[in-house]
Amino acid sequence: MPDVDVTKLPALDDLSGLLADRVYWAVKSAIMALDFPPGAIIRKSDICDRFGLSRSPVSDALAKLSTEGLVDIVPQSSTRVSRLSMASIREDAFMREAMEVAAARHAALHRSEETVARLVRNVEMQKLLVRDLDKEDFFKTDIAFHETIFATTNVSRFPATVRALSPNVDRARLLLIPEPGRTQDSMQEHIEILEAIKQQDDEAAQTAMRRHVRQLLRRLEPLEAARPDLFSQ
Amino acid sequence: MPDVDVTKLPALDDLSGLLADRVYWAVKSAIMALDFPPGAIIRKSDICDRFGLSRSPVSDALAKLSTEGLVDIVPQSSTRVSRLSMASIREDAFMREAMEVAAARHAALHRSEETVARLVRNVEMQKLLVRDLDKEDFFKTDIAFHETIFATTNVSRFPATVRALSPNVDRARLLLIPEPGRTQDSMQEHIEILEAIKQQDDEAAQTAMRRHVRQLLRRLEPLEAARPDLFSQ
DNA sequence: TTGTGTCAACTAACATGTTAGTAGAATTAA
DNA sequence: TTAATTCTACTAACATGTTAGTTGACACAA
Repeated sequence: MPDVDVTKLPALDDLSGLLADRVYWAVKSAIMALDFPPGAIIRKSDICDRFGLSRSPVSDALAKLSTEGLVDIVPQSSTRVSRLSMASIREDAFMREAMEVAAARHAALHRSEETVARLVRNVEMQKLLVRDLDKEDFFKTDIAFHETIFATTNVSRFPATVRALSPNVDRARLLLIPEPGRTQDSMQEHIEILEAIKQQDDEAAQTAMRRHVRQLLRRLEPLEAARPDLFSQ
Repeated sequence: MPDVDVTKLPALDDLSGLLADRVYWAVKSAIMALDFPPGAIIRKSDICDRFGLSRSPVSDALAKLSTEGLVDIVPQSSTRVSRLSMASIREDAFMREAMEVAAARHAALHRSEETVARLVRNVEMQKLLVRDLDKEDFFKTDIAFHETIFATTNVSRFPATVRALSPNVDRARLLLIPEPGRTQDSMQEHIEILEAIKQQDDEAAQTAMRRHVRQLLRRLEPLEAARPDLFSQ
């Protein structure tokens, strides 16, 4: 397994904050974008050279990534980007489902008129983007839809927590081949969630959200066979 | 606000593993047990002296605790044990509820005979401990009951994740004054959860679990008024 | 050919020196 | 007395030197 290509690291252009935090974000971005492929070896010294830094902030950044499960550190030996595994993806997906369903239930029970209006506008936008086949902006609008539902919980760290719970799902997602009609279907699922929230039907909101998030896992399942190089064993 | 008392740190008696990890567990134990009270200042040099170590492993340990929200590091200035806040406790409780309810649902839908047998045995034990007023062992058995339900999900990091999501709930819990009859009530709630799982009634399992975990938040609510010194603002 | 033991090279962990930013005391001006 | 300012002491962040553990190649024996 080759080393990572440190030239793919984004620059540390924002001048504020701790060096360690900036290195953390740069490396995390590269891992999440699969520019650092699962299984590749990360050499601290290469990253130090790339940014012109000493080992301290780089070590701090990698230690943090290690606690999130994105890199595996073998003591006194080596550091590598963690491989994917269908087991870890299923685990991630289960926990993400738990959180998304709880948020949908809460939204249905405690929604404000403003939340409904925001979700309606979001879905209108989705219709336009599906019509124009703009997959990139649809993806962003999709995320905004879910975050609007998260916001009803008043748990400020909910979006960050959901993301932190399922890094393997987000990495694997990038490997998916666009499926004809998937955006259309996805939008339809969003509409069902929205209708349930509108009608304050918490059971229907949970069911619709559960069906929606399970679509992603369904599409991820065949991935292990297609890209065995990125999976462990 | 005074400094923490480093003599309350447990010893690093287990000889295996990295120094940084052992310091992490020692400091975390002290924080979770409230031996390091919320708001107290942690001096790195004191911890270094206590264990006879350099700053590296101690810094690593505190950095990890910082990402979990158990200590607040002010850059170039100071490190202190994070204060509690009712807002953070409510946030923790919401996410814990999401996970516990999802696990209860899964247990009801996918339970094995062995799981049921294990839960039945656990509740029998609870009856004995309630009869004998053994609160300490009841607490342990309570945790085992929940972890048996978690285990049905086959998500190996589920217990650790639930704990990591709600450190403030676990800290605040230690401040609760024992409530007469609470163990008895708690056992009754466990029985309702067990019955729903036995009958594979996922809706009932969710409802029973939700009611159960909300009892804790209900008891935590008055705490801010009782111990304002441990809360922020 | 295969299994075992040795060794060299490399890595992360840990120790320690240095820098820079913060907070609060002391000082001064109003 | 009080508000603003300077200064000092202290802290975490960062740099660098040192230690110790792991890996994998290679030699050698079965």
